[in-house]
Formats: sequence, structure tokens, C-alpha cells
Amino acid sequence: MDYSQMELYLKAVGDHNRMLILKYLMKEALCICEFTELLDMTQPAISQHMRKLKAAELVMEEKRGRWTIWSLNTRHPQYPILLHLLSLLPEPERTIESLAAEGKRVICE
Amino acid sequence: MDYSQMELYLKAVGDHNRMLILKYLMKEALCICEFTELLDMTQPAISQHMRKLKAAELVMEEKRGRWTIWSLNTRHPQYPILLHLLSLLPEPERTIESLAAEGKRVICE
DNA sequence: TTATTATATAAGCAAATACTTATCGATAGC
DNA sequence: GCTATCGATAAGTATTTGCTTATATAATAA
Repeated sequence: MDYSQMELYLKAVGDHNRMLILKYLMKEALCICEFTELLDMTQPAISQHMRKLKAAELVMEEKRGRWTIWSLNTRHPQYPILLHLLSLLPEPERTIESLAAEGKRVICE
Repeated sequence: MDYSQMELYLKAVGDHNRMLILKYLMKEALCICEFTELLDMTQPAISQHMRKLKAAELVMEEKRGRWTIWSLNTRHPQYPILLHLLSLLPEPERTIESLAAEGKRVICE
């Protein structure tokens, strides 16, 4: 891995909101609309974060109908390091379940 | 480690020039004036990078006369991860030895 | 077809970042 | 004391970043 790739990689991970996104993706694949609820951000903001994560090859996207399902790229050479770094972070307070309790569950299919 | 600390940590490491600085520090403790030659940067630029690295507790400084000797903080809880990340990067082309060959060795004492 | 939904993209903006030059403080040597 | 050197800090600047709102694209539903 050269210095530019490493910089891309560390900058992709090194953002509060993207760490949250990656934390959520450790548990399950999710679509953009679910992230907008989980992070309380606009849809374009989430899309742009996913673009950054994808540029660093940290995530994969799968188009399913209208939805784009995002998941961690487990084949990334540094995937084990990513898991380790994420394991150092606390679980996000908001979850899909807690959103469901508020009646905000996004069904996505 | 909370999200803010992790962000500070990853942003400190996630810069091309700071990765070079850390790479050099893996081999030996160095002073600011040596880095200015190794990275071909101005002295204030190096000082500012060291300040960022220190804020993330990645490096330690020791005042010795006029010089400040910088070294890796081997006591940092995530020091092993840092070493692993740095090990993925190629050795810098310029070295203290190659500078010596150009007659640019900074003696520092 | 037309409307709705999920996402991507474009353009604009404020804040952060990585430099620069200029200057200040502290130490060492004369 | 005076001067030179190492380093920190301040101020200025161009670029990057992370958002915003507005709009475009594509798939589903009516």
C-alpha cells in the first residue's frame, strides 16, 4: 500500500459520521434511507459519505430495485484492521430497533 | 476510545507527510531540523505537524539544549496498531544516510 | 402514462487543513 | 553583554472537507 492509498483509507475512516456508518455496517447491510434516520442527516450527505467510503474500497453497494444496499467490503486487505479499530469504539446509541420503537422503521422492501 | 479521540488519532496519522515523519521515527528519534531536510519542508511546517502528532499523543518531545528530540510514544494504547499500519508503507527514499552523502547531515549537537 | 420513491449529482458555502512568511523566545557560544 | 541557532507561534492564503439546497436519474406504483 502506498502513501496515497493509506491516506485515502485513513481519511475515509477518520470521520465521526463515517465511523458510525461503518459501525452499523458491522452488524448488517443497510440502505441510504436507513442511515438518514440513524445519523439524522440528509440523504445527499449520506450518499456523499458512501462515495468516500467506496473510493477507499471499504464498502460495497448492491442495487436492489430502487434501493442500494451497502455492506462492508470484507475482501479488503486491511479489513481485519478496520474491524479492530471499530471494535475500540462504543456502540451507537441509536439503533434500527430504537427507531422502530419510535415508529420510524424504514422498511426498504 | 471515543469517536472524537479516534478521529483525532486517524486524522493525525492520515496525512502523507506525517506518515513519513512517523516512519522515520520508527528508526530513530529526530529533531525538527532533521525533518526539514528529510521532507524538504520549512521548519514551521514541521513544527505544526509535530504539534498535531503530539495532540494525538503519538509522539513525545524531549528538550535537549536548543534542540527538541522527538520520538514515538511507545506507551500509547494503540501503538501496536500504529506500527502495523506503518509497516504497510514503503521505506522513504530519502534517509539520514542519503542526506549525509549530499553533505547535508544535520549534526544536532 | 403519471406520480412517487430512493438515490445520485451539482452548486454553493462555512469551517478545517496544510502550507507560507514574519516574528518571538530560549539556549549556546563568543 | 551580543549574536547565531533551534524551535514555537502568529497571521495570511489556497485547497479540501462536510455539509446544505436544488435538481436529475431510475425504478416502482397507480
